Amino acid sequence: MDIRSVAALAKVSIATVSRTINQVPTVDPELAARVWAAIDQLQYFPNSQARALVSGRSRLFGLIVSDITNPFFPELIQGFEQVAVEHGYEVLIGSTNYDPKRVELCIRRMLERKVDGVAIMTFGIEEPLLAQLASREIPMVFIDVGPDHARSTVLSIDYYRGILQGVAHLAGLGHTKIGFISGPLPLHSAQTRRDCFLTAMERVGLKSNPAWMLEGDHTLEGGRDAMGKLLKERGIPTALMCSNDMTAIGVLHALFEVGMKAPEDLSVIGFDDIHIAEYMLPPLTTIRMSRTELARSAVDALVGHIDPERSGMVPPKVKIETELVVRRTTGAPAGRG
Amino acid sequence: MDIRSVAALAKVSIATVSRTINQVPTVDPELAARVWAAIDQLQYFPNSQARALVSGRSRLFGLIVSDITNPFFPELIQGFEQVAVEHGYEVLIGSTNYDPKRVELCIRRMLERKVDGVAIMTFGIEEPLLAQLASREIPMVFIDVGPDHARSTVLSIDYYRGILQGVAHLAGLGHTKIGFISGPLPLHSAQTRRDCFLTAMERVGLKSNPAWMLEGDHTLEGGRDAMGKLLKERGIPTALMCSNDMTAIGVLHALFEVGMKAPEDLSVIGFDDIHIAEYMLPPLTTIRMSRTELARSAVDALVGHIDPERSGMVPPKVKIETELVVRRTTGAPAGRG
DNA sequence: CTGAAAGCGCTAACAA
DNA sequence: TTGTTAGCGCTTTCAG
Repeated sequence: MDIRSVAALAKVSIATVSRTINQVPTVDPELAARVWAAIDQLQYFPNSQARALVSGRSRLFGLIVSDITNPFFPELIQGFEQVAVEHGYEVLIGSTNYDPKRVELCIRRMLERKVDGVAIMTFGIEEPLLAQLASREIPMVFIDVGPDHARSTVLSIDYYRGILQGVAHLAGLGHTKIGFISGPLPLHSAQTRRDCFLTAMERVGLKSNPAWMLEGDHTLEGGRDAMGKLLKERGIPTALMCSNDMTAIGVLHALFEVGMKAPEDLSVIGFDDIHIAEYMLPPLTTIRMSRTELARSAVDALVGHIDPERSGMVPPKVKIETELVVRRTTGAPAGRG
Repeated sequence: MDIRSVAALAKVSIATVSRTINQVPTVDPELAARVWAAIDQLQYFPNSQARALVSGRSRLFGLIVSDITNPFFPELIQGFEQVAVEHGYEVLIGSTNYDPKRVELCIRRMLERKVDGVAIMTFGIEEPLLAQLASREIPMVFIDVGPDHARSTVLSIDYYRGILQGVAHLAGLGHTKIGFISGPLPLHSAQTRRDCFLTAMERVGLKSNPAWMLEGDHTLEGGRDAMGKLLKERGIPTALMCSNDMTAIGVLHALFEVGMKAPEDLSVIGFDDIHIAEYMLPPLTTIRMSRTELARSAVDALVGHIDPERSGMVPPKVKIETELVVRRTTGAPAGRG
């Protein structure tokens, strides 16, 4: 069941069928009607493999994320897919589990599938990989940092704004002892968030304490373990900012296990504002980064690179804002001096 | 850069290159070596579109889930993808948001992409859709219920076992007033879980109360709202089972908002055992359904249908167990009569 | 064991 | 405006 059957039934050439399907305006309405009727009758739909092969366009986007298991990403994926489908694209997803080798593998797989563009929405990518990518001609979108290359755009996130708001909020509450649990430090964006925190601390006139600067890994376990370390070895600050919400939830859990809780014993701020953050007990104060905005910008950038005229100019950089959302895990410090 | 360049460089025909790549055993090792060298030198990789077109196999699986935003599904997807990749398949994901129209759309998109098989891992699918699917020749896997058709298998989940354990656990603790929040009732599996609950109640000799049988929608909001309804209008039981963990977490949140908590004021049991359940405050008692097992069975069934000889027999039905995991949201009922 | 050649289903010149 | 035809990059007969 192929284009030929349709042509035969509609008594036209296969070219006419092709044109009809592809909305070429010069098709006689009469013939077009016959073609559509035949298509309906045969329940025909085009073979996208063949289409892709001859046209050189797969209408497929790759979307690479760090960890599909971290709720931030599914929320991002959902937005990405929706916008992509609006533009007539399908989405191929790859999850890397923060493993640079898997990033490479994913990209490779996507190249083989001849994706028309790939969004590398993993926070922080290692430098050598970037170099490899730089030589590719397919459109790409990155977060925070990417190769400087005509067909790629980097979406840059204004971490500082939200983090400063967070630190200021804590300082306003009377906290002076504030710790920070970062993501995996080899990742660029984990470092950026950490640096923003340090800068923000200075800005509000507070001293940061290296003993309270921990490295996590953006997972629940990482947050729990980092908090455990603080509890056991280092003594705890009165407030803690976390590089993402999963880490913060892990912290809350570690606190619970030793009979402490937020905000009475420790104020906690997360990052991302995943949907479930609001449902934590107590609801998590966090810094929101809009994944719908991120998703839309990413797809827009990609389609912009593919047909620049149809979509207007693509700005080379896009700024994504972050913003503090105060809920119930932050409060005045206890009188522990 | 195509197979011809490789052939030219290796001084063989394109057929030999093709054979080498596809591990056809009759290729002279000498020539094969030359081919591999050429491939390396050119950094060649085959065009999967062309491959798919000619071979009629895309090496693509479709995976349809209800709601990618519910952490159960990303965990499932992760497992599915991993096993699929082990078998040399790529995965195309579709999320339907419980909308039957979108299920149809997803299937359509996947058919167009000529997937070699599709896993419809959405809990509960409506009957008319099933009928449509029944006529398809591509291998399919379903959960709980599916068309009876040679190239499809249904993975059937033993909800009853876990739910009975849950109800018995509650009864053992001294609960007699137990409510249930279901998923969207048009969905087959939501009804099944509800029925299992009712049967289990009878089994342990408890009466269920229709006022405490609510319909949720498997989201956080659904759980919160159902609990709100109970609180405002219906009076509350001493224990509540939920059709999934998201619902249970919503319940916990609703409790928190009115100053109550589990297990003191209400025992709560979820379903799924998503990873974050363990991190709730307090950690959620729930019924585990193994998504890795589910994922593996699904992929195995699919590859089994594709080349039956290579993978051994495929059992027509596969049973997935469920099991109670007791954590901290269940306890003895308060002395409220 | 290897190569030549015929398509897979479709799009896009080019001709009519 | 429509039809004819040459491929897209690959696999797979079929001869050699």
